[in-house]
Order: sequence, then C-alpha cells, then structure tokens
Amino acid sequence: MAMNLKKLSQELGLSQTTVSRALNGYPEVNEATRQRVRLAAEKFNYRPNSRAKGLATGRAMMIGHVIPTSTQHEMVNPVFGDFVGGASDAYSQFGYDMMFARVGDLDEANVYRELKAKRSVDGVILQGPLVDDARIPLLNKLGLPYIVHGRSTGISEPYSWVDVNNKRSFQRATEFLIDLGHTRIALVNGLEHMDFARRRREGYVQALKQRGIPIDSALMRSAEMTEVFGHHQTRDMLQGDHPPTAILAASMITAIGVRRAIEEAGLKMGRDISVITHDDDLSYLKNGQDVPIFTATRSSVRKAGEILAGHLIELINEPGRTPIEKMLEAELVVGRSTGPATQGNAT
Amino acid sequence: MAMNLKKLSQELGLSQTTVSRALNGYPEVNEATRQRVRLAAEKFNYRPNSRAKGLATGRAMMIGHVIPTSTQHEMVNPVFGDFVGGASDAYSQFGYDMMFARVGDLDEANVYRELKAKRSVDGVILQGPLVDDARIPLLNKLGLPYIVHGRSTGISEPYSWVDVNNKRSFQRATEFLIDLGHTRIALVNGLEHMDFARRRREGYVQALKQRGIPIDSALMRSAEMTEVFGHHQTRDMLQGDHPPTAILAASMITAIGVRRAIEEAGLKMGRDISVITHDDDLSYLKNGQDVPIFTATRSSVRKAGEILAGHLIELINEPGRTPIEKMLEAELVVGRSTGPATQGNAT
DNA sequence: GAAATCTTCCAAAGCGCTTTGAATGCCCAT
DNA sequence: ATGGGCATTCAAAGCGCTTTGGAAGATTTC
Repeated sequence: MAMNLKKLSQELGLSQTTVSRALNGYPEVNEATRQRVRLAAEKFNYRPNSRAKGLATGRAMMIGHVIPTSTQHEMVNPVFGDFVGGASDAYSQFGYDMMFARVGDLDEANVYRELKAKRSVDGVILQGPLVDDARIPLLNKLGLPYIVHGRSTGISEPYSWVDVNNKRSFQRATEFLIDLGHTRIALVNGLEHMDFARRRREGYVQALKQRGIPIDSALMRSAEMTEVFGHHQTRDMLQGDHPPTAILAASMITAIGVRRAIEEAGLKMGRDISVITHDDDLSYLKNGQDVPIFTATRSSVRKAGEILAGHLIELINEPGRTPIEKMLEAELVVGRSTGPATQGNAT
Repeated sequence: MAMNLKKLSQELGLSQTTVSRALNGYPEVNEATRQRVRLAAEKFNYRPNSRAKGLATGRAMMIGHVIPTSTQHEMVNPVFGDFVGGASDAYSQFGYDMMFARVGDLDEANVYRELKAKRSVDGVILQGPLVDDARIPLLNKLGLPYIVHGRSTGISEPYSWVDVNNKRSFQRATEFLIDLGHTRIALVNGLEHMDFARRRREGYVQALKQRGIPIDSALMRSAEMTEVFGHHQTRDMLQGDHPPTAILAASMITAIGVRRAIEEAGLKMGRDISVITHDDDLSYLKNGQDVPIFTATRSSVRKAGEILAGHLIELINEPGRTPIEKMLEAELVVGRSTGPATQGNAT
C-alpha cells in the first residue's frame, strides 16, 4: 500500500541513491531524470518516511515545547495559543514540526533529559521562566539547543532569550498615571516568582520612588492572572480605607475582572478610576476595535513566538554560536480607561 | 557522548536483543539480568532513540493536531489551550506525544495526506468541523485513524466523534429565558458554517417555534466569537427599534463584549436585560468563583480533549473497530445575568 | 541415560532513508 | 590510440532500534 523509496526506485528503474538525490536537489543528477523522478513521486504521492529520514540524517526536524502548566493549578496559559500560532508560522517556513510535552512541575527536569536522550527534538523553547530558573543551567549542561521566552533574574550563565522590556513598560505606564495626577496607584500583578512579574513590579516601584510617591504594600497584589483574581483584588481594594484611584493590571483578562469590580462598585472606568493593563494582543481578545478599551502596554505575543522560533532555528543550525539576546519594546497605547485624577477620587 | 543500545549492551556484556527485551519487559529474560540492565540504563541515562524505535516498530507514538486557524483571519481559537491540555493528559498516560501542524485553509487536505505519507503520526484529531466537512471523507479514504471534536451535518459516512449536545443546550437556554417572560431574545452566535453554531441556532429556533414566538432575523447575529463582536452586535441591537430583552451568547469572551455594550448603554445585566452564554469552562476564564457571573450552558472543553484523546488511542489500537460516537450534555448553571422580563424591558 | 522441554541468551535481518566510495560511459587533449 | 576529466549512476554501509529463528545449557521426563 504505502509507497517507499525502494518501490519508487524500482518503478523508475533507478537506484535508491539517485531517486533520493533527485528529490533532495543534489546537483549530480541529470535534469531529465530529476523531472522524471519528481513526476513519479507526485504520481504515487511519495513522501519520505520522516522517522527513517530522521534516523539517517540525525535531525528530528522537530521543536519541543513544554506546556507551561501553571505552577499552582491546572491552568493553561491563555497566551499559549497565540504564542504557538506565531511560532508555528516560523517553523513551517523551515520545514520543522512542533511537539508538546506536558509535565507536572516536579519532573520537568526529567522531561528535558528525556527529550535529549530520546533525540526526539532538535531544540526546545523554554516558556514562563521564573526568577532564578533552574532549567537554564540544566539545559546548558544537557547541550540541547534552546531559547528562553523571557529572562531569569539571578542566572549568570549565558543563554539565549527574547523578552519584552517589562520593567520599562510598567515604569512608563506608572509615570503616565502619575502625570495624570494619580498617587494612589495599585498593581494587580501576576505571580511574582515569575520573572516577568518581578520585573514589572520593579518598574512600578521605581517610577513611584523617582516621583517621591510612597509605596503602599496594600496596593500591591499578586496572583495568577485570571478574571476572578482581578475582580477580587479590585473589589477588596475599593472597599478599603484608602482606595486607589488608578490600577495597573497584568493582562487583559485580569483587567476585565478589574473592570467588573469597578462597575459593581458603581464607578465608571476612565472617569472615576483609571486602569492600565498589559495587552498581549491576543487574536481572540483584541483591546477594542478602533479606540482601545484599555490604555495598555501592548506587545504581541504571537510575534514573540515567531521571533523566538526563528532564532531557535538559527541556534540549531549554528551550534556553538554566541547566545542571542533580543529585547522587544512594548508600546503604550492610550484608550478610554484612563483620565486625570479628579477632586472626587483624589486622596 | 550519547548512549545507545549497542554501547549499553557492550558495557553489560550482553547482546542488544537481551538488553532491548529486558527494558521492554519481555518474559524471556532472567530477572537478575533484567535488574542489572535496568540499573545500567539508569546509570547511563539511556533512552531508546525514538526515531529508531518508531522505524522498527512502525508506530510513531505521536498524535497529530491540525491547528484550527479560524477560517477568516489569523485567529487562534481561545479554546485551543485548554483542549490541548486535556488531550495531553490522556496522551502522556499512554506514552504518546502530540504534534501540531499549522495550515492555511487552502491546503488542509494536503496536510493530512502528508501526515499519512510521511507516517509521522498514528492518528489525528479533527477540530472545528464545518457543516458538510470535506475532511471527513478524505480521512476515511486515507485510512488514517482519527476522531472528530464535534459532528458534521450533512456527512453520511460513518466516523468517530465526541460532541456536546449543542442543540439541546441552546434550546434549554432559550426555554429558560422564555419561562422568565422574555420574548425578544437575541442570538449572538458563532460562524454558522461551523457545525456547532449551526446546531445551536437550530436549538434556539426550535424553542421559539414551539412556544409560538416569532423569529426575528434582526436578532440573529453570527460572526467570529470575539469580545469586539459581542460588543458591536449588542450595541447595534440595543440602538435598534425593538431591542431584545435577553441575549444568548456563544462564548464567555463574546459575552464579555455583550456585557460591555450593556453597561455602556447604562443598563444593568440581570435586571434590565438578561444574558446567557455558553461556557467552555476555560481554566483561565472561569465564570466567577462561587456564584456564576453569567447564567450559562457549561461544558468543559478540557474534559472533552481528554475524552477525545482517550478514544483516539482506542481507535489506533483497534483498527477496523466500529466508530465511536459519544454525546456530552452541557449543564445549565444559573448565575446573576438573568432575571424576569419586567415591565420596563418587555415589549 | 537419552530424549524432550524449558530457560536464557544471541546473531542477523529488517524498518526506510542518506551518504560514501566506486563504477560506467563519454568527451577531449595528448 | 591513450589516459585524464567529467557527468551520471549505483551498490552497500550505516543510522539505532525490534524481532525472528536459532542455539546452548539446565532441567525434567520416561
């Protein structure tokens, strides 16, 4: 039933060598024969068996992603789909496939060791790096090509990464609110053992300090970035003694929860209270059509996936290359969720 | 550097046969030797090369998913992550990996042909079936094991599927609203060439008909299920001559847009206007904590992924098996977004 | 005590490809 | 004529595993 090299070459009256070479574009084969081979391959719908090819070439033509199941629960990162979409755009361009390994937090190290030993992938993308992430030294030791989406504070060994300038973007967002007259600014952050969340907080804190605004730990909340979390924390703060007049949210989904709490409290976002969120520019959750719903620090995670994938392939093709380090800047888009601190809401 | 069977067996002074058998649990090997082999394998961190193993056994131990890039744009389905998360739970239980192929709509047929010819997967999951989906006959012809997440109206050939009873759940939701006194009920549906959306409309229409409520095509909207779409359509309808007093939304994300439009219009959801949405129970977008935000037809897409994956493996292990057909029922959870039709909003 | 039966292990073939090293035929310079 | 150079093609080895078909000893059976 299934066509293979042997049968195809018999069909053509050629050796396997010649057929293989013809199909792979080697120069030492007559153009006429090459055409003949191509036609026959087409006709019999022949494609080289990928496992056999991989075995012979020593390349899997496969990239591994370890699904970043959130540390705490069974949560799948909402950013996952778009990131993968972007990455796969790049992979397919170069003939790579992508595979996924899922894993509890416990044995993630083993997954990498296994991917390496089984030789099932040519490289991996490391997502969701933590502060001081142990996976980086491990991957360096294993010698499996990889690239990190984000960075890891505290790791001194060199490694390749692509990251958004989280610190600067949250610093700018905070300054923007300060310029509008806000002084009680809350941060509804992601989990702060995640490196990106840590950096965002640094940006926020630094902006406040530079402007001489006191840091109030009651206004700094941190947890998994769900809608419910945004709602809960916002409601809590609004019911407190010194409610914030502005809120920085970690993601669109969190921001939606923030908005829900604001509206439940009978306030109007953008008038009574300002909100800025980070926006990953998710395909299924656009920040409004023309005018953005939320003022936001925007950076496409899909594009990030594409960039990371491209660089990973470079690293695979050029082993021993000096590490790639690439910083992406988020843009600050101004929407309808921010406004000046008014008498009514100023403290 | 890399350990392989040959080296390992030399190290042990055994034949490759025996080592292979010891590791794979065959009975014809002495328990003492088996232990010795296991220890050595552990020590040298040996794992069989997956491509070589696949070549020898004829099984890829890999399942293919074709990323359902939405027909129109570059949108990645928000449900993707959770579905995959569930599926991979099942795969890892049976030692399967999963891979992704991304594809423009044009050549999706070729992707399947290629997966088959390259023998890179043992089976595939077909997501997002359309009405009259041509991929089903194709896959039947190819003889590649597969299972469909959903069904395809108009296809008469047998095929395996797992689906939510979309028609019934939307029928029930509609009846629920009618019971509350609503008669002007809008449907903000997904794209209706998608089979699930088609069935939901059928359920909606049938409920209205059975209760003798006229169908108003101005209240039936259909597009990709984004937040912006929900907002846009709702605003449009609320500004019309005969605004609806209740809205059925196709997904949580759409419903969030619906709510935004309602609030912008100065109305209060659950009091002035009722909303029911379908809720896929996404891990990152829970429908509230204790009391649901939205009254909803709920069905976990993560669980669906798990079930589908499990059945696909059955189909792979038992070729020629009679097709699997499994219907899941959504539950109707009552939240704060629905209430009786009042004088104020009744038409 | 010889034949039959287990138990335990092994050599070698085969999975479907790529690639090395060599062979064949042809043309041109010597 | 003769041999070098070039363009084409091929046979066979090798990638790392599983599995078939023995084989050698140990054990049992009559």
